[in-house]
Amino acid sequence: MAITIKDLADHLGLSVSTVSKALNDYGDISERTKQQVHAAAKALGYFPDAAARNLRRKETRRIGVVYCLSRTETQQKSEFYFAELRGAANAAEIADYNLVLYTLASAAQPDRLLRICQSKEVDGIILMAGGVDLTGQINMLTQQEMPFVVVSQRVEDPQVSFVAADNAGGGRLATLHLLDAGHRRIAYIGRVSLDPENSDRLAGYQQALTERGIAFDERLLRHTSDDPAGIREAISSLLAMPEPPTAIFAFNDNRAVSVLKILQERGLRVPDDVAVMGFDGLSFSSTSTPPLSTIFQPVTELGKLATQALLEHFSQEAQMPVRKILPVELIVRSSTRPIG
Amino acid sequence: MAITIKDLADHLGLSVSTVSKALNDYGDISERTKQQVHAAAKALGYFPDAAARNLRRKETRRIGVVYCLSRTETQQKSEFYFAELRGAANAAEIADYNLVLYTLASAAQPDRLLRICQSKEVDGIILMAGGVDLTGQINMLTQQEMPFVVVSQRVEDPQVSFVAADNAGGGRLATLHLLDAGHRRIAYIGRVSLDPENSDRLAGYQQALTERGIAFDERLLRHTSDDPAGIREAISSLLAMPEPPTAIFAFNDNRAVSVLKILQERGLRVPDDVAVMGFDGLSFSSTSTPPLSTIFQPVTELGKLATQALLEHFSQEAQMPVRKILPVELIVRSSTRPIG
DNA sequence: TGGCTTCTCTAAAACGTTTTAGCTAAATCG
DNA sequence: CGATTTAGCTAAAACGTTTTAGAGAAGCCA
Repeated sequence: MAITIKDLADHLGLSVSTVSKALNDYGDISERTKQQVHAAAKALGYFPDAAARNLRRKETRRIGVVYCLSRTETQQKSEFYFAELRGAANAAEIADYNLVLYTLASAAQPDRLLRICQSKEVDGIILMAGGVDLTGQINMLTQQEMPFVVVSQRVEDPQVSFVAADNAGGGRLATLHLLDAGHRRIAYIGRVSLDPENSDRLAGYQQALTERGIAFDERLLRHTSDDPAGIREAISSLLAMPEPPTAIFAFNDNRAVSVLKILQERGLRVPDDVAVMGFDGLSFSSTSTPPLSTIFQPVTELGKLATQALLEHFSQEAQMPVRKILPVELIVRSSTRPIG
Repeated sequence: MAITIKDLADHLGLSVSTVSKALNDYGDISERTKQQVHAAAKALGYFPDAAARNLRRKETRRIGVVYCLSRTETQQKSEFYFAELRGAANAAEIADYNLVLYTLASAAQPDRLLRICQSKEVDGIILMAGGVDLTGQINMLTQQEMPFVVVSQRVEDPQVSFVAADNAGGGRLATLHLLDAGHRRIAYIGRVSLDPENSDRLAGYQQALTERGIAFDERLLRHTSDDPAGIREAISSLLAMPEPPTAIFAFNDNRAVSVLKILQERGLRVPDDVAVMGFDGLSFSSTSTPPLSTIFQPVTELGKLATQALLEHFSQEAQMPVRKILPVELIVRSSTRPIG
């Protein structure tokens, strides 16, 4: 059995309250006593009971990480989510917080989130977004006055805190890279839904075209599902065009790798016949054939900043929402090359 | 502010204890009252305070997931760890438990684990192993009488519960596959440390040789660090042998992909000049060039079974340790092929 | 009718902390 | 020297549950 503060007090011949205050460094207690108490606590291996402290202090020092992922997303983007998680966990550990995991697989459990709030399981929540609509969750959390931060998805509502990568900037960077390599007909293979991630990357694509004075051609856009079949169809139709694209900008690295594979099946060489760009900068993008040019998102940093944003919410009373957009980086590898 | 059980009791004109018992379905309380209480609880959105319940019940319904990863491991095997985590999380959710994350980055914090035990932050612990010695942690947890399960590492001590993949079987399977393809000189590129994972895979390799009556040649073994430099050196020395190997069995997919890249740099074709096998079956093994033949580990299943093992520990009093070894699968892709 | 169950409820203790209010003795002040 | 502050401690309440012990009424048996 673990030792309690009462045992410690008895052992020292002091009252429980004195011991508690000594451990929590109140001005009330003499230095001599404090030292004795700390020494005894260390010697006897005393650690305060978490539940009792939580109850009395009305804080848990726990942060809930709620994963809201679409099924397909979960599979291949593990590296992405795990990196976010590590970033969040490290930042939390430094501040002496713990992370509690909640997987809201189906949005079918609306009261799951309600219970988390009402039963005070955590002090705040990080919403990990993955190609899924969060308005329901956001409304719930706002109404429950539970501090929260959305990570890796920009949120319109100016009251809501979020930390996301610069998807628009990334889309622009990728497209500029292809344009500057001499491409004029660049296809974009994006998601079906126009969620913030997808629409921002597309917006960046369009902006780059405008900057370079190239006309935007809607026929070069494809909105497909995540699976290889969807991608395959998109590529078929693109290559069947009278003037097929010379470059393909895929929504993310997963799609880009599928694109590589499908192009190879068709006997097309990358980057000679068609250039390919990805997005995310996950590690497998460097081991594909050819290695993928892509846009790197600072994923671990996203997690870290999300935690820090939440901690800010805890510390201050009347705080502004934290709305951060992190810069991304162009990584040039062998799937793109200046046109000869 | 969240509503308390006292508010609920007052609202119903009942005592606090009656309401509590009604909610927890005691035989003590009439059906009529139970129904009224449940209805009111639902209507008012009452959920019991987690900390108070934890304190009184002396259980947290939380499971700690302690990551013990070597630095290099963390990077590329995210998919692996995230899959384990998902498996564990799903199983936990079904049993109404939550997962708390602890990253024991450096083993330098011995009292971190002690605090987790003594302050009763969780009911039990899942030790996620990643190429790191766990004896310190295992001793601590045993001594503290904290229920725990080691996942993805076999443990010698027969008192300790673990769930791991059949590394020996996998090593055997991989080697048999290469032998049956006609290879006679098969190199093994393993870890420097002879941890259970590494030594089991190596043992399987040796067993396969014995089964097929091929002499074991120690000169074909390499024990290297995880980084490309280490792998590069191993390959150099292997290819410099008078009779170089015709196949390479790498400890895991990450190493195997490095091997592929290095062989290609040297102008060697895979599988024609040298065959390559990986281990793990992570998704990037299917997108490398050529796609990697490998041994698939049921990672999500590992996490799931670890949780279930822990739950068994909770429910039974005098329980046997759970010691499970899960079967693995040979996946044949293009990096291996029968010798013409 | 009187004692004994049985049924349904309640009062109060308990879980292990933190924190408020207050007490005692020494120190300070005019 | 008496009044007032101050330093250092303690008692007890509080946090929101669960659970033990028991109370009162109704039903049953002889």
